[in-house]
Amino acid sequence: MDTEAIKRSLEGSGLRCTPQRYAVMAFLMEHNRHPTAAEIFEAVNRVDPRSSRATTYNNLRDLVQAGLVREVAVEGRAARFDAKGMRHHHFICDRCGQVEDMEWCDVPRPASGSLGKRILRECELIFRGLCTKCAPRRHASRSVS
Amino acid sequence: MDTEAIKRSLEGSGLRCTPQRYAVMAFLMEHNRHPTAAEIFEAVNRVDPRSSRATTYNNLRDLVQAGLVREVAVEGRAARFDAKGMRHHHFICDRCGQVEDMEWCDVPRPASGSLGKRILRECELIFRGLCTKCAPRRHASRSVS
DNA sequence: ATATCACATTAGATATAGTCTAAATTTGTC
DNA sequence: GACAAATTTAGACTATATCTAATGTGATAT
Repeated sequence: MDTEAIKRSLEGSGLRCTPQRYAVMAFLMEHNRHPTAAEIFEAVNRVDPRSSRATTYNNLRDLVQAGLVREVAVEGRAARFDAKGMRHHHFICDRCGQVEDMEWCDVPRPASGSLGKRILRECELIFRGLCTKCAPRRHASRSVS
Repeated sequence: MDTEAIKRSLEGSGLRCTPQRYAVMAFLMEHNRHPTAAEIFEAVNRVDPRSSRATTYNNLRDLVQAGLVREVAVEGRAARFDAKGMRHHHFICDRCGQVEDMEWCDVPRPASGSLGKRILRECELIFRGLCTKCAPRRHASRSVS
């Protein structure tokens, strides 16, 4: 993991690169599993430098405000976090609650060509409310022009 | 508000129509403001029949399980609920956190005509992450073919 | 170098949201 | 009405997150 890159990204957002803040950011960049604050707190405290619970929450708040980290709310569960590396969306499966990353699509215009198709695929996920794993594989054998 | 309709809708989902459960459902159908559990609890207890906090939560859980009510998670805030009258999505503004209903679109296919345009408008909201009120009114004077 | 000051961190208390428990009550059915 | 199952209840409990006030740290000016 590129230490300097993280440092630059923090300072570029006006945040001091403290050991605790760095640890949170580094953990989020190494693990794209959308951990909870508690999981991040535990993980950070398995190695030096240690961080208190309040600091972990403070730093998560700061990182979210700075736009480096994204917070995802899931019904009935603790909030989850991830590093905003590539810009992307979160699709939360209505059935299993899993958070699935969705490719970012910057300029939604009247659809035509492959851009339009990508938008529509993502809409289908959102509109259906089930992730790729849970969705019934309808029309699997039908070819799409 | 149609008392019998609510009763039928509850019993059609295998739920007894108790006074407390009815009160929660009726409140959600009368107010489409996506209230929190606490707001629902308070509102129900301003009139008879009274309901305890646990019962309010129990009934919300039951109604969500039965598919009559939808729960919406919002980052850093209490969950919000609404009656699933017409099928719709929830768009949560990144800036103000407001929950905005979004028209349901049942069959997303390669876009053409007005259906495609509607899909794309909703995608634009989702992708931009700002609600109608907060979004910069870009291209306001440009006509769209 | 060191005084200073804003920013960060800390432990623990507190707040908020939601769930659990066990007893009492209500509801539908015989 | 008697019964069983579902529901409600108050309050204890758990989980998640924030606040507080004291302490520590690092950059800058002197």
